[in-house]
Amino acid sequence: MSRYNFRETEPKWQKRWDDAQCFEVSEDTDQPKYYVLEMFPYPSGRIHMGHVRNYTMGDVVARYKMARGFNVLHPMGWDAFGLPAENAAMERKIHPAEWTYDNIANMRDQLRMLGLSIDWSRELATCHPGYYEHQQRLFLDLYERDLAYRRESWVNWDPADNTVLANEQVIDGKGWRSGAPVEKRLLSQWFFKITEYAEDLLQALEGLDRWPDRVRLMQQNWIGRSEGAFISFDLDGRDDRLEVYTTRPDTIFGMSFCALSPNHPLATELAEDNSDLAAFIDDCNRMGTSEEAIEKAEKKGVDTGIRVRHPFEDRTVPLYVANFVLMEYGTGAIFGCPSGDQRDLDFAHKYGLDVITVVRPASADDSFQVTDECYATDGVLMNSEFLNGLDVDTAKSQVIERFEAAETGRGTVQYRLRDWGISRQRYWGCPIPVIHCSACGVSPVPAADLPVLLPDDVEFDAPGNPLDVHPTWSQVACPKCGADARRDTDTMDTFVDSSWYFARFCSPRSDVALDRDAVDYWLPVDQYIGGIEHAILHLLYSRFFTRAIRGAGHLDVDEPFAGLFTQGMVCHETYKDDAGKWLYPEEVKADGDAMIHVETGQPIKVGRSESMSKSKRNVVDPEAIIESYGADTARLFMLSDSPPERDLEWTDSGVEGAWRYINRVYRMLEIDGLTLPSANTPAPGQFSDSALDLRRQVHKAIQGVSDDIERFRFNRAVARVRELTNAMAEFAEGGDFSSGGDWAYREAIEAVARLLSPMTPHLSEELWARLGHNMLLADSAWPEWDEALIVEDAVTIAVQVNGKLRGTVDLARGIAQEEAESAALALDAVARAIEGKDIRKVIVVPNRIINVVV
RNA sequence: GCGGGCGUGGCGAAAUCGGUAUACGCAGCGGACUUAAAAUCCGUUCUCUUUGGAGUUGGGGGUUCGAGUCCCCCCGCCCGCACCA
Repeated sequence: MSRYNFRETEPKWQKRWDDAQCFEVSEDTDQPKYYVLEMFPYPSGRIHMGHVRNYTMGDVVARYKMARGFNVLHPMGWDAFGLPAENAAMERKIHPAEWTYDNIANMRDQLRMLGLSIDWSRELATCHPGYYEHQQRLFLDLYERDLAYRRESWVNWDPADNTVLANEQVIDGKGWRSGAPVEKRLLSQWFFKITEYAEDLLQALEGLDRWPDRVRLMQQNWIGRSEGAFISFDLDGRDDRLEVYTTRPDTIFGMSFCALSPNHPLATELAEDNSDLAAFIDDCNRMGTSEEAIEKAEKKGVDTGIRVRHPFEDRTVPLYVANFVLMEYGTGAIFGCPSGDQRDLDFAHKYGLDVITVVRPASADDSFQVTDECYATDGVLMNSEFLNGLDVDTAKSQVIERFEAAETGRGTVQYRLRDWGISRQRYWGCPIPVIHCSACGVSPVPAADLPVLLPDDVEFDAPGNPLDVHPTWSQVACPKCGADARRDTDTMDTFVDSSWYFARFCSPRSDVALDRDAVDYWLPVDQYIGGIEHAILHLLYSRFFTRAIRGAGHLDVDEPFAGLFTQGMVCHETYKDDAGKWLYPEEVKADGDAMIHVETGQPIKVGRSESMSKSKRNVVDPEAIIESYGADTARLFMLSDSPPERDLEWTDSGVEGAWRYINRVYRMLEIDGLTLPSANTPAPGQFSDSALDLRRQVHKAIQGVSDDIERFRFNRAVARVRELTNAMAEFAEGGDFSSGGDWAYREAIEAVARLLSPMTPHLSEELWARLGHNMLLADSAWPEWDEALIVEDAVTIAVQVNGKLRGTVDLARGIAQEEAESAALALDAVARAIEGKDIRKVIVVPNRIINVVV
């Protein structure tokens, strides 16, 4: 019995595809285009199972679309800038560039082993000057159009390492590396004006109908549009005014206090000669920013002693500094209406403030009173003078009119979305191409002087940004006055790199950032595939960046990604020994029902299946799997066990099942004493019943698998092919290869090879060749199905009595209702069930079901 | 707290429009081949049962001739966001 030799077969076909340049494409207006893209990887050094799943799915779509006659662009590149390279430089004394390019070479080899249909001639790495040069030009385009600007902004500063930390690098208020307490520092930083597009980014979500609803909703919440009003209040005994933001200006008559954020400038000012207040503000700032701390924090405040004038009534309310008011949202100050907001109500109860009910449910009358629970929904205004009797929406617009007339407030739309800070005080990123001159201020680096290259000779042992401490790199003449000036030593956030790579793939070697003919042909990406973890930032930034560079004429699409699919994670059981130490899967083995340690024999605790991660050691190395089972097995398993959007549980037995199946398919060619008709033999005129039956299953499978792949139901597609091969095995068992049987069997094997080709391309190509084809399967068209063959003459119809199944009848398709009815009533089981009862009605759904109602 | 999703055999999962629930696989059990094992192949597996059937898609109710699928209530799990005024 022969065994499929993947070690020989897989590299053989990979080389053939390469030699024939099967996957290299160019713009061809005679063919419909299709752009498939998977989120490009960070070159960590080794691929993981998540990559295998991601790229396998993309490959299925790419190979399928190619076979359906599309000109398919399917590129690959490297998200190659970022912090890990600098950490490696510090820890292992290896230059970030060397580390990165070594990792890329390694991962490219691993990806190639998977047999992906990638146009490698378009490969790019964001750390390559040929890429980041253009990014610098795009930055300057944004700068010219006021979409890039500089302002001061707070950062997490690690005083030991002299470096800025990202939020996730701050652990319990301390730097993740140094352990030093993190300080807040005000630094001048570059921002992209994403807020300029807030409304457009929100509105356009509606048109992204091939995106998951979940992702659209997450982006919608992130943008966080709210309609409200700015209101400014007089302060007793002070000349300045207090400006607040509210979404409920209609509840102004329920106001019983105002509150400032602890970081509000007025709070800071007042704290100078109020030690209680200063202590409270310190307290608030010291309170952890962890979710838990915030959630558990009680609503607290300190009365400033200042009184705020009500705009319409002759009364004043106290002004507090309160821990639940955020400086970053609105104006950093609020007015409190305890009856309309639960936080305000809790606060009022704590400090004995009035609770004036100003909105009642439409069904209640004016005796309605808020006590322990606020009333924040729609209703009718009360206790509110000129607003009494109005509904909430009308009251809002009328009160805003009053404020606007009095010039004490105005209606406004606010967004939670904030501008995108892109400055990073690091070495391994795209240098920001501007020059600072003490006389002339900020100037862009002149186009002729681009790119601003990263220096190679950098020190990683000294604290701080290597570009900043480099002895000469930042020294440059001011392009305006020629005096000694200084380069910006910040580099860009790596999210900038990934905000346009999909467009660069259209013309990766062009000497302009984007070749208009190429991007006009290929964009948008028809199918983008990646993890849900990028649902907000990467996807939103890319949508913004597309709009921003469209304004500069670099491309002309509204949205970068027409279709988006978010795949589930790859999970594995977790193992711990008695000491609580995590163990790798290869360190444990089954012993009866229990698990034990391979070496020590100690019992092992099996934990729940979780997303594969190095820290929990529940990882399986793709390369090891490919070495022992081949790429096709890994690919097939990835696709067959779970729906692609759901998490996949990696199991050894599942992989072995996939491996068994691949061998089974491979052996289907070998039937004792049978020589199949040669390739392209015309169909015989007559088929036996069993041969016709097999052909029907073949064509049903072609139809079903095509539909499944279009709809991302890869697991169902695999199941369908397995059903077909089961039918073939049964047919071969019967041995009826006469009367067209041999031809039908050959047709079936060809169908299996072609239907599996997007999933197991090497196996399919091998079968295809062994079937006597000279043309590569990778260059061949997808099979057509014959509707006429699929329709069965006879159908099995279920017969129910009062909705309960009593039997089935085999009838001719499209038989008259009366005939179907009498056939159903003739069944013994039906007769028994209706014995002694009256038939009230018989429902006949043609070709499907008959229900007798008694 | 708000928003979203999910719940089907021992396990991963199918079930297109409301029309034969459990396809396909994993694991198990029995068998064939073998000196033996591996590999492979065949059979079998929702539960109860008086062998007539009866029950079963987290639980309860409803709509319908008919509900895994639609509606209401409840339970459980997962994900996202969050003092957003």
